[in-house]
Amino acid sequence: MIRKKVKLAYITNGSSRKATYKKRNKGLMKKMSELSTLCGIDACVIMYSPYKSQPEVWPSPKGVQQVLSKFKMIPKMEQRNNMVNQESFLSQRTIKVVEQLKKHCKDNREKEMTQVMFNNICNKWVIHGLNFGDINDLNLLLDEKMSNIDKRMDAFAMTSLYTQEASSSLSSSMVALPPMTMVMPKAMPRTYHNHFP
Amino acid sequence: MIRKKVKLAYITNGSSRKATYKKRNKGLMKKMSELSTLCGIDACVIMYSPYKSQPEVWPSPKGVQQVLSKFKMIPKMEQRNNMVNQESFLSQRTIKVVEQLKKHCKDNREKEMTQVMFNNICNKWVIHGLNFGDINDLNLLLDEKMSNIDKRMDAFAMTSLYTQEASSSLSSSMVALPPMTMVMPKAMPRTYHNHFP
DNA sequence: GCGTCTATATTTAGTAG
DNA sequence: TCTACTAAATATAGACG
Repeated sequence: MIRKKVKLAYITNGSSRKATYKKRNKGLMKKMSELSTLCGIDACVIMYSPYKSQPEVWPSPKGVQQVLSKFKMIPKMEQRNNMVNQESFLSQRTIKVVEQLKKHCKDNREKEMTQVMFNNICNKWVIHGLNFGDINDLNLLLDEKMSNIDKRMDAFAMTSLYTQEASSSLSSSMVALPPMTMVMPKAMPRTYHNHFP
Repeated sequence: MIRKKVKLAYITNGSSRKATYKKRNKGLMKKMSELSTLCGIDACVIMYSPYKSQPEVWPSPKGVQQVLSKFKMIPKMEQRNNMVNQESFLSQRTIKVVEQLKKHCKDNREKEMTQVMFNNICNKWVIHGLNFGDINDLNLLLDEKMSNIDKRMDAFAMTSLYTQEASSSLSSSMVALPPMTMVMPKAMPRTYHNHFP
């Protein structure tokens, strides 16, 4: 009955993993409320486990929505910027690259927006009026595209931070890329900045 | 040097509150990563404190976005439904009321959507093309409206669950309400279900 | 205000019922 | 599986520099 020191790795045994999850999840939620009451802070947790169909949240679905609405208002750009700064990753060399990246990212976003505008969802809006399902569809579509771009940006940022080759090829402002998976409307010119290796 | 047992209440002394916050925040984040690695759980935390301008997040801004994109896909209705069921709040009497509430909520949402469609934002989209700022504006507007509705629904749900009066007046399907704060387009008929006392 | 220390409070792994 | 238990491990309040 001598208790081992926890080995910090995935617990392969299913039942003890579940037991651990339940205990620690409970402990975590408790700590969360303690911190919240002791220091009066505004926070939320969302946890997906295979043991429940719905995510487990703290403090409540409504509370999560409130914190989330605050969080969503911060543009992604600022988040990225802040994250990068905080971790002190930017050398003098890479600052320029990141600036370019931002500019191209912004341009790409605007172009994406315009494209989405010309997709049939938009036509539906105009002709039949905006409904709930369509808003949802658009949201999902945008999220997907954004996350694609983010993935590509991150992949690129990693490369450019650690290899000379990528940085120098970026400075020529255009890098060959596999085509984006987006459906292109026929009428729209395609002038994305492709700078992800 | 005898350590007191923690009194679970807001710490009024500013500096010790900050100290506690820092310690406990650190502990929480640690517990979070432990749980995540031990049980392979997909989760995120967002914490707003007065000590940092940006929220402190776990596991990372990107990780949070990923969890959030999963979370957003669950319609609010389902969240509410699930929450209510889980907490076993529904008596036989209130089930009908909640069903009505859902239906009216759905109707109201559709009407809101249609209204937004007729606001000048929409005209701008059609005439000038969709841009980033407009998407943002629309998002914020929708969020605000949604959260208004949610607040009202919660206020109502509380009342109907605990007072007979509210339940019985709801069963007549219409309750007098202060007017909603939404700007109404002149051309749109206004037929919201107003059932929040 | 911040980092370090240490005695105590709290959490939890493993076990037993 | 779940609950209860308990000793080991961990977190942290308060003190100090």
